[in-house]
Amino acid sequence: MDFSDNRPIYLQIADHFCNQILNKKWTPDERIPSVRDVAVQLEVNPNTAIRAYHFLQDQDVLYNERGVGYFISDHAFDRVLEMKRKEFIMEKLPGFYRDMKMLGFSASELDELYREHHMD
Amino acid sequence: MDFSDNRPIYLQIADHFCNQILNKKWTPDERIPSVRDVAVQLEVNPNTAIRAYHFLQDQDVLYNERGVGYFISDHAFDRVLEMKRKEFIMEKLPGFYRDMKMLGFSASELDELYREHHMD
Amino acid sequence: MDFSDNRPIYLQIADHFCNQILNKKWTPDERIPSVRDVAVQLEVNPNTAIRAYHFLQDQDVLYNERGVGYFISDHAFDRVLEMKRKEFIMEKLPGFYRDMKMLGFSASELDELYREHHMD
Amino acid sequence: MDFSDNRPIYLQIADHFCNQILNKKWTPDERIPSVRDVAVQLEVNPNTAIRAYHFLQDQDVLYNERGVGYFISDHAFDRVLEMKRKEFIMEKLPGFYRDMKMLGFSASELDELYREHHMD
DNA sequence: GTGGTCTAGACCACC
DNA sequence: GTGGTCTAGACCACA
Repeated sequence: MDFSDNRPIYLQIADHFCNQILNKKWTPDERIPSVRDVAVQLEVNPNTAIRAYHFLQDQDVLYNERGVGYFISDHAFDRVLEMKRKEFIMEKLPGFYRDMKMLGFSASELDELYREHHMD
Repeated sequence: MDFSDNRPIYLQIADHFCNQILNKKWTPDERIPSVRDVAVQLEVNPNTAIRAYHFLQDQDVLYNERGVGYFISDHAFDRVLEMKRKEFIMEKLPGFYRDMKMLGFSASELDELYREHHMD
Repeated sequence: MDFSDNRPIYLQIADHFCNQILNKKWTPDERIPSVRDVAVQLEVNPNTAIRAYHFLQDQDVLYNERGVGYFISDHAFDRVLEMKRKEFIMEKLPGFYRDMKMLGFSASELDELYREHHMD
Repeated sequence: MDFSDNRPIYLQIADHFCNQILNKKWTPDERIPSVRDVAVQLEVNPNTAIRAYHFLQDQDVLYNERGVGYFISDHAFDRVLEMKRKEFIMEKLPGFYRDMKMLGFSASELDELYREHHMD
C-alpha cells in the first residue's frame, strides 16, 4: 500500500480492509491482524491503525474482544456492500453522468477511453 | 449552493464558476461579480472567495485588472473543457469502472438507477 | 472539573458538555469553545478535547464548520435527553431495583439514606 | 452469562458468584467449582477465572486450600452484603438521584417504568 | 484563527 | 500477548 492519496491514511486503511472483505478474504468471526501488526506491516503509527479499526467498529463491520483482538462481524460483507453501493449510487453516479453530459462524452467513447488507459 | 460536500469550499466555488463557463453563461472578457459580491451572495468569508478566483486565475481561466475586477479569459471555455476532460478521464473514470465491477453493477443497471434517482 | 473518575477523560468531557446542554447553557447553532480553548481550560491535551468533540459530533449533538468551530445541533437538547433517558431506563434502572431487592432496602430507607449522605 | 457489558470479565464473574452467595446458593466451607470448570463452563480463559477467584479471596469471601480447591468463607455472606451495601449507598445512590432529577423522573414514574420493562 | 491528522512514546487494564 | 487512553508536539489545509 502507498498513501500517496490525499485522503487520511486511516480511512485508506479502513477502505483497504473493506475491499478485502468484499473480496471474501476473511470469513465472519475470523480474527484480523492485531493493531500492532497492521502498524508494523503498513509502516504506520499504531494510533493510526487503531483509528481505522475504530472507524470500522463504529460501522459494525468489525467487533472487538478485550485483550484478544478484532474480528469480522457476521454481517460485515453485507454492511460493506450496502455502504459502498449507497455511496456509489448517491454520490458518484450523479456526478459521473453530469460530467459525462457536460463534457459531451457518449457511453461508447467512455468504454473506448477506458480500454485505452486502464486495460486491466 | 450548499457546502455540505467535504471538498474545500473555495474549490466548490471555483467548480461552480467553471460550470457556468462551460454552460456559456459568460463570454470572453466579460467581467464577473466582484469578490465582495460573491462573498456576500454565497455567505462566505471574502478570503474564501478570493481564493477561488486566484485558483482560476492560476489556470488562465480568469484574469484580473487591478482596481477593476476579474474577467473571463479568451480561452476560458477551452481551458476548462480540457481540464475537466483530463480530470474525468484520468481520475474519475478508472475509479468508476473499478467500483462498478467490485459492486457487481452492469452498464444497463446503472442507466436504470440513474433514471430512477436523478431524472433531470 | 476533576478526572478522578476512572472513565476515559474524553468521555467525561463529553458528558460534561451533555449536562451543560441539558441545563440549557447553550442554544442551538451557538458556537462552543474551540478545541484549543477547552484543552487549555481543562488542562488536557488538545487531542483529548478533540476526541470528546468528535464523539458528540458522531451522535449529532454537535456539528462542525471547517475553519470556524463547533456548534450545538438544532436538536442537541432532545438528542441528549433521549440518550440519557434511554441509558437510565435500560441500564441503570434494572440494576438499581435488582440491587435494592437483593440488599433488602425499601424505598423509604433509600430516601432517608440519600438525605443523610448527599443533602444537596 | 453474556459479557456484552464493558466491565472487566473477571469482575462480572466475581459479581456473579457474589450474587449466588447472597442468594444462599452455597453454605460456608462448601467447595465451589474448580477454576478449570468455571473456565470451561463460561467459555473464558482460565487466567480470567483465576483472577475472579483471587479477587474474591482478597476480600475474604473465598479461601483456598492448595491442591484441593476454593471454598466459601465462614463470613462470606456478611462480607458480600456489607460490600454491596457500601457500594450501593456510596456510589450508585447519589448518581441515581442526580440522574433522576436531571432527567425529570418522579419516583412513581420510575416504579411504572420498572414494571413495564422488567416485570420479574 | 479554526479543526484534522499523524508520529512517537508512554502507561494501563485485561486475557 | 491484546486493545485503550493519554501526552507532547508537529504539520497541514482551510476560513
